[in-house]
Amino acid sequence: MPIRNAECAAVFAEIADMLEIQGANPFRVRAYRNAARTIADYGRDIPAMVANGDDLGKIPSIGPDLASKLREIAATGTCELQQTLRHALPGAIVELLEVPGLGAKRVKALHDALHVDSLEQLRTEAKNGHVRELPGFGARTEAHLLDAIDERLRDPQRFLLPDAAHALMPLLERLRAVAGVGKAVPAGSFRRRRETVGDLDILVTSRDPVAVADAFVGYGDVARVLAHGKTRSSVVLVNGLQVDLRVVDADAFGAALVYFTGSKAHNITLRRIAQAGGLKINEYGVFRGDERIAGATEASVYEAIGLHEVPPELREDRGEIDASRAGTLPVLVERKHVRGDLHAHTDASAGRDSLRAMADAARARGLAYLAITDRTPHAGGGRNAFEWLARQLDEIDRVNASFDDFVLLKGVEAGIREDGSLDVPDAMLGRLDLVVGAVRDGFDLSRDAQTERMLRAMDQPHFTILAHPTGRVLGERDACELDLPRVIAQAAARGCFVELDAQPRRLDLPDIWCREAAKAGVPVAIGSDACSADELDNLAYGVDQARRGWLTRRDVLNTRTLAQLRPLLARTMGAGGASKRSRSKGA
DNA sequence: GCCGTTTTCGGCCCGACTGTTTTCAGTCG
Repeated sequence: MPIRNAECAAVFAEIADMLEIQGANPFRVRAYRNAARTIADYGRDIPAMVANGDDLGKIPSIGPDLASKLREIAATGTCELQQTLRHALPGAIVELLEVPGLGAKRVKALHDALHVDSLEQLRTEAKNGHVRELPGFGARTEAHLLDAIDERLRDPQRFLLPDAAHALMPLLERLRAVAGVGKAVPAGSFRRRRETVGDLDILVTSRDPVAVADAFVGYGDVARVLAHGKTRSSVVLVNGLQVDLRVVDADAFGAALVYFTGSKAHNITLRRIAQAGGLKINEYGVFRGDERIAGATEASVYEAIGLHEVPPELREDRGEIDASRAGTLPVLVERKHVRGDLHAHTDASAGRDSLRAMADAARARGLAYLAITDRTPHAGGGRNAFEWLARQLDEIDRVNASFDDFVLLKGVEAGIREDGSLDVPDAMLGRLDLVVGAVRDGFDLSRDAQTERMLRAMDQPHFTILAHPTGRVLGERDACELDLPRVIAQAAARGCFVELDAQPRRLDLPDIWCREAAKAGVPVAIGSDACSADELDNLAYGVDQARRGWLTRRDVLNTRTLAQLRPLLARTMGAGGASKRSRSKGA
């Protein structure tokens, strides 16, 4: 399989782990970690840049040495350093670092003294009581490690946002009920609205921190207490979700919220800026010497170091700090800007509710339009295969006649065949307002074949929106191999759109590609992909992801009024797509 | 190993909690 950014990043991450275990210079280790993260998030294909002879040194955190290693990895899939380190540290030793409580020093100690180089070996040695005899270890540490290994082997899972929220809300309520508590708010990746969270972070202000911590570790759903201090505690809930609590004074709330929201990389950059200006940032405030100059609000913290407040969704150290300093942060799209929904199902296909019920629910949510995009059946064909769709179009006319402030748009979710053709006849497509094209099988095609398939589909005269472009289902199916920059370029040339499917288990387009679409001038269509009236609320998750992708109101297609939207849809539905394609080929 | 309106060399974020220590190393967020 050809090497991609993710594989390059994985090589650097493994090198960082192995160097750390060997006791290498910690700053050298950090350099590999930073590079791995940058590459994994990078919006351009690095192997392609290598092939082009582009200057990799322009990529942040990549210097001459790592640039040369990237060229080596792009060509061979590995590099000499990785092979040397693997030879020195055999087995699955790096997986030991993922056990909570085990860092590089202890892994090295286990390896040197007991020749442990896998989770299984560690479990055996711990069960036999050998671990507790090592210097720096003890009986308690050994017991914790056994617990942690079992937990890790059982389910090393991440949680979808709605599942995390389901666990979070009752816990927040309990904490808010504790005497002396002011605010109790979620922070961490949940607040940044990452598509999945590995743990939950809660920040509380209180004049009685001990009472808060006691209520926290005594919560009924707590399975295990990892730490129980005055200002910080950690637990694992019965569903396996780790929750970290931090309690501070009200006047430190802003600084603590910045600190606890992260990301870690964002915070490190903030602190470096503070340091360069003779200041210090910690979770209690911004300090000049002993004098505290900010900290009650997040805005005050940013302002103290010459920055504008950065929306939580952007705090990933992906350029937001430079933008903040320059005053060029995007004004992000909000849920209230979204005027309609461009992807929904009824009981005619995958949905559970009727056309009428979906219309009423959309209208009740303040939407001005809803596209009905039922799914074509996989099998079948024949002369009357699309009779249901014809009937639905008539029904849409009847329902629309009953509204004067709301419109159902006529659409379909057409399957994209492996040859790039759509599984709905042109004559039928021509009667619609929009056509949402979706890959629903053949996710394992080669990168070239998958990309060609989508480009050909987008070239169809009636094609409007490419649904859930990568096909990922979080925790179940990886994104398919796809040259997204080419797909986005094609959408720009063709005047069609890419979707951000707002189902919390999809959130597809991923954030970094939302941003690339916006850079290319391709509006992103946020679609709830609702299979019931309730699921129209998915739009909020889509907006969260859009914000993480730096999208403004203008970058999102369905912030348009219906009057603004219609001509954009009509342009994709008209004839002439093929000639536009031939124009784009020369570009 | 990267990086630079203090630097091309000498820096590299900061504090809490645990367990094993007897003043602190290791880990974590």
